[in-house]
Amino acid sequence: MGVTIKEIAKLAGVSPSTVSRALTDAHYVDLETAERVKTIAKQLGYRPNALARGLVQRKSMAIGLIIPEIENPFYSEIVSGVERIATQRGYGVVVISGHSANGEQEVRALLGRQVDGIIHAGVYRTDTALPNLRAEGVPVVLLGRKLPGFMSDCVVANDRDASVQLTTYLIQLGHTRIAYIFGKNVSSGSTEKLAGYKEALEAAGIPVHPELVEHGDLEFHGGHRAAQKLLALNPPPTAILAGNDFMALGAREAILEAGLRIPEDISLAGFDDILFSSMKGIELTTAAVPRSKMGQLGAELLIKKIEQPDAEQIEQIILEARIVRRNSCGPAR
Amino acid sequence: MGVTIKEIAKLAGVSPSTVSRALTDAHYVDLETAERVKTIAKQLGYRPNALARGLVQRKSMAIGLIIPEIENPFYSEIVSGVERIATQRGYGVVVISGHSANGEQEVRALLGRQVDGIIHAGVYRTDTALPNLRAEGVPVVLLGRKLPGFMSDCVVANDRDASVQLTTYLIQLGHTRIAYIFGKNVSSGSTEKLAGYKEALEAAGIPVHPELVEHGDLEFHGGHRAAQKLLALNPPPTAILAGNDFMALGAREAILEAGLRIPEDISLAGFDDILFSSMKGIELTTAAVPRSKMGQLGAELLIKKIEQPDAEQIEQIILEARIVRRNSCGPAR
DNA sequence: CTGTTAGCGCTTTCAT
DNA sequence: ATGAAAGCGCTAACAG
Repeated sequence: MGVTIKEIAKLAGVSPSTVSRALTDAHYVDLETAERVKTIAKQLGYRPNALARGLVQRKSMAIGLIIPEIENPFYSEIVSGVERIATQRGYGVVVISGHSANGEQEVRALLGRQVDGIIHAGVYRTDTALPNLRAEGVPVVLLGRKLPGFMSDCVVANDRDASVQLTTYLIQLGHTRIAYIFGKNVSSGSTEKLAGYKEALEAAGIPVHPELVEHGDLEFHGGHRAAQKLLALNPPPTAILAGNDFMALGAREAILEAGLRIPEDISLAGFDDILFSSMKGIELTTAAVPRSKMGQLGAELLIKKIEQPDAEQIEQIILEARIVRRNSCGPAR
Repeated sequence: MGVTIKEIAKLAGVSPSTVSRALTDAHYVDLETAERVKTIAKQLGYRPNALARGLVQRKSMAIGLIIPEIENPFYSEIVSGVERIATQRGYGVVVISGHSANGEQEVRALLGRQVDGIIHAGVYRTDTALPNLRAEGVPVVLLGRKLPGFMSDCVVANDRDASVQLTTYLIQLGHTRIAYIFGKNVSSGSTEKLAGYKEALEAAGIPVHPELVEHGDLEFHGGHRAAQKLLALNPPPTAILAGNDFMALGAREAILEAGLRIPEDISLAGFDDILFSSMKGIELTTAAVPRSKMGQLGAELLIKKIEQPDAEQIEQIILEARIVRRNSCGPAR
């Protein structure tokens, strides 16, 4: 077992309460005894028991982080950002990859662990857990998404605007038959991007063909499949915009497998700017979303909400995406 | 505040202990009262307080996971595997990306949170925390690495053998001037791979030129830099083996930037088989390490050690890597 | 089968 | 400035 405050108290010839005060330097303690206590604590290798402390203070100094899949660079960088800030501020991060239908399980698990707040970047069909969470008074920050009908603190990218920019760029290159690989209904980012795509098309007076919109499920293989379907169209699109780089990369595979060249035969663009999008031979045009930054801001916002529960106003931080033009887009044939 | 066991007890007309028993169904409880208690608990939305439970049981049902950088797909997939199994078994995962010099900080933070065990995939210059950990009696599983002079349960890939295979393959293709991009001294995997590289070379009667071994620090940019140096050699190598795919991909950039072709002018291989290594246009020959599997096995092993502290023997699980031949290696010119 | 008692390690009034 | 006492929510003997 670990060293307890009691043992230190005995050795220092003081009461446990004094040791507690000396170690947390909260209250008035004689400087000399405080020093003595600290020295003994260090000698003994004392480590405060976070469980005990959390129990009495009703504060675990832990935050929960819910994400759909950590293998996805988009999310792993978010985790990285969250983790950095949290650690820096003394909070632990309990990570849960969510796969339940509505997020209830994940939230319950986290709440059971008495986390002080939750950063929610999960994607669920119907998110029933969030409103309950609100009722419980647990601070929540939504990351990378908004939930329709649920006002909440959040950190999101300006997906719609990025989508408008990307689509407009494609139109300027002379494309009119532009396909869109949609992510998921449940992801607000996907919806926003689709809206941006349509908005840009309409602004240019180009009709929106439903057949040009395919589902890709945000995954590499989804993008692959979607592109295959799109290429089978008659006539096929001359440009494809995918809801994230993962799907774009999947689409890229399908395009190359079909013996087509990028961008000579078909233009391709995505969202996120993951590391591999910049690699030689890939060079995907995309919208760069500052993922790590999102995580950091999310953590900072959550901790602020935790430590200042009085502040009533909701904060929504919107990060602008930056369009990165590489070699995957060219003039329409 | 959440619902407590006391309130349930009052409503059910029984004592808190009975509630506790009914809910954890550990001991003999009248079936009828048990049902009544459970119903009330559900109605009230009772959620056991893990802090309180952990305090008395001296078991937090949480494990710590230390990794160098979660953005790296190698590690993020390990996290994924660990997380899956842990969640499945009722454990929470506290993730820490370690950046301290010796891992002390990370371990302290985790121990303070009373984790029941630690999965350690960190990479430190001098790892002073581990031996102390052993002394504390906290179960530890090393993941992807061994620590010299520290026998421990671990899950590792057979790096040396994979390296021998890869190097031998290159030799069979006619290469004799094979460069190696080394990872980090502190990573046992790196050392093992270097040893395998040398072993294969010597077995073929090819001298090992120190100038052909460069440090790449396990990072993309390190691989890039290392390859630049290697290409400046006179004569340059005809093949480059990198300690991981990240560095190999970095090297790939440098090679292409130098106007050379892969594999016509120079062959390239790596380790890990991350998703992007398989992509069209990249098609990197590599040794596939089952990362998610490693994480899963690591978690299973740790939980076993946690739940059966009596079992004294040390288990070392060694996973064979699978060589994946793609198009980045060709015959020597 | 169930209630009472005690206590996990720590913080926090309330006295002194 | 410090100690005594109480209690956070829960479980674990120990009686009964």
